[in-house]
Amino acid sequence: MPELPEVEVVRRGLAGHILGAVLERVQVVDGRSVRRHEAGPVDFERLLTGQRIIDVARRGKYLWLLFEGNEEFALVIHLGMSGQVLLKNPELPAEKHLKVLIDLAGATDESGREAPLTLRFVDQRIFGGMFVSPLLPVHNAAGEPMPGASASALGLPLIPQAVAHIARDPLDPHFDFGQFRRTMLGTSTGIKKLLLDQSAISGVGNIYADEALWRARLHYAKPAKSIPASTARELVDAARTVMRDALAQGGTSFDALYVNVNGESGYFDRSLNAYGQAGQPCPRCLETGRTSLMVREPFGGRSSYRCPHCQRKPRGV
DNA sequence: ATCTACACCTGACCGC
DNA sequence: TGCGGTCAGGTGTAGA
Repeated sequence: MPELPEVEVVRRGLAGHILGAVLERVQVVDGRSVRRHEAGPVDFERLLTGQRIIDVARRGKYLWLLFEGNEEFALVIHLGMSGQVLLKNPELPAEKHLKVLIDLAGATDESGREAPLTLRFVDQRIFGGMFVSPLLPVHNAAGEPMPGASASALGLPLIPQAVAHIARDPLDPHFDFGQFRRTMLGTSTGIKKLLLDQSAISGVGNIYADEALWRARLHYAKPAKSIPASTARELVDAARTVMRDALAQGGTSFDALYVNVNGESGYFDRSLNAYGQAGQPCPRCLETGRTSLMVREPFGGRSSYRCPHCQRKPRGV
């Protein structure tokens, strides 16, 4: 479940069921899914067993669990390309790609009643993972505490070390457009690459980058510094809007790989205008009576989709 | 500092 | 049926 809307669907699903629950038993089924936990699977299990969940936080595509009375560390989760976090009855059989199994005490089921539940990290490709990361106070460039991160009991905002390099995402109330704009002006790179750079703006992946660029009528290779401020604003607004709309529809899923904590798919794929639409007419051009067919082009080892008419290639690239 | 290339994986699909 | 190639919502790191 890769990009921001899909990760936020998971975050909300977890927050609705596991706040106050205790990690009774933690079992690493496949050590490769905790490879970013350098002290190893046994240490991972030992640190987490007995912790009580008090919050489920997210920045960009990173999720983390915070624990009661614990300002030392958080459990960080990244879904990578194929990760799922499922909440299931303990009786149900193990999934084919089950990687980490956590028994929860005090979680609540669909009807809001307390029920035994397992939290299951399932990951086909193992690009995602779970790991414990130390919590650090958040500072801005001036060394002042930043608002908006998880507040500790001492009032200091804290963030997992592993997430500290990730920029705020466009759905974050503290997202700083001015900072992103300065990054745009300070680089010679193309705009799509910058959109995918999680340290510049987070949560945007290949789908929502293409959707935002389509909405802002920008070619992926347009140099970021050549984009006028008003268009930059439209682009960020487009990214925010498309991700908010996708979230409202449960995210984008083309197959059973991208599901919420109950294993259900979202249906924003029906609303995509650009991503995966090669050979389809551009919906915007169609409104003006023009038929321009969307194209797929190689981009950084993957694919980019655009309308050849309203997202023209800039001169000299 | 800033770029690409590659590594990390499984599975679906296509042409032969 | 099988084999090799291609492709897939991502990120961290090692080299140039």
